Amino acid sequence: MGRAPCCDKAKVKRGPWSPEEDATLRSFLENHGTGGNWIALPHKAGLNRCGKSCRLRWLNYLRPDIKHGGFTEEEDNVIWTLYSTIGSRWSVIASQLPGRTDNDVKNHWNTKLKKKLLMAGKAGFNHSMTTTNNNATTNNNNAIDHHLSSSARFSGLVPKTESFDQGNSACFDPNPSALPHLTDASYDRNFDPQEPKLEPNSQFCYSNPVEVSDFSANGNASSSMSSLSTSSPLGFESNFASFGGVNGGLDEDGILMELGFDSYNDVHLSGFGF
DNA sequence: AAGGCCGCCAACCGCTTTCAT
DNA sequence: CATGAAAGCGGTTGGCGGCCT
Repeated sequence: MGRAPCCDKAKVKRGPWSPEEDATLRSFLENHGTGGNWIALPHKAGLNRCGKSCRLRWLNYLRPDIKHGGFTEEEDNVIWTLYSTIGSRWSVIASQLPGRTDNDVKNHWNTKLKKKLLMAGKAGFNHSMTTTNNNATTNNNNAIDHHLSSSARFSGLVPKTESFDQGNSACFDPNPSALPHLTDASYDRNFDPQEPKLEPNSQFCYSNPVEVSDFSANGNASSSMSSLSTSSPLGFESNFASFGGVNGGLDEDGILMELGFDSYNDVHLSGFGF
C-alpha cells in the first residue's frame, strides 16, 4: 500500500507557475522563511499549490542565488568528472557548482553532456587506455588498467604516473587539456553542500586505499584491488565504485550499450576533450 | 505557410532518508 | 525502538518553442 499523497491533487493548482504566484511565494519566503514546514507553507502564503511544488519552485527557480543561463565549459567538466566518479547524485554534483540546482545539472546532463558522450563514443574513441593514455607511462600497463577503478577508466581520468598505486594515495589528473583539477569534495552523509567548493588547480585525490570492487564483463564484482577508498571524499559508501550501478551510477547495460559497446571490457576510455 | 519533429527544461511522481514524537 | 510525517532526491513526463521539410 502506498503512502498517502502530500496534498489533494484535485484541489491544488498544477502546471507552470504564473508570475503572480512566483511573486507571492518569493515575498512570503523572504519575509517569513519556510517556517520549517513546506507542506503548510502554501496555505499560509495564500497559494493554491502543493507544498512540494512550492519547495521545488523556490529551490529550482526563485532562490536569489540561482544562476540562470548556459553552463560553462568548466562547469561541464566538473559535472562530467563528478558523474564519472559518483554517478547520478545530482544534488552532490550541483553542490559543487554555485548557483546551479540538481534539476539544472540533471537536465543539462540528459540533454547535452550525455549526447556529447554519445558522439564521442561514435567518433570511435574506444581506444585502450594502455595505448592512448600518454600519461600512463608505466611499464605495467595491465596492472594500471586493472587497478584503475571502472569509473576512472570510463571518465577519462588518468592516473598520475608516479603517484598511482604507490603509497597510500591515488591521485588522478583529469585530462589536462579539458578537465579542471578537483579538490577534495569532502563528501559524506553529512556533507555540507556549501563547503568546500571545487577549486581550479587543486587535485582530486583519494587516500587510504581499501578494496573497491571492480566489475567484470558479466557485471559481477571481481574484488580486484582498487586504490579508491570507501572513505573517499566522494563517498564510496559500499565497496563499489559507482560504475556498477550503485546509487544510479553508470552501468554497462545502460549508457555503455547506448554507446554501442558490448561489454564493459570493451571500454577503456580516455580523453573526451569536451 | 503549415505541419512534423526534436530539444530543452519546468514540473511532477514516487521512493528513500531524516527527523520528531 | 517504532512509527508517521516531512524533506530530499532522482527518474520521468509534458509542454513549449525553434528548426526543418
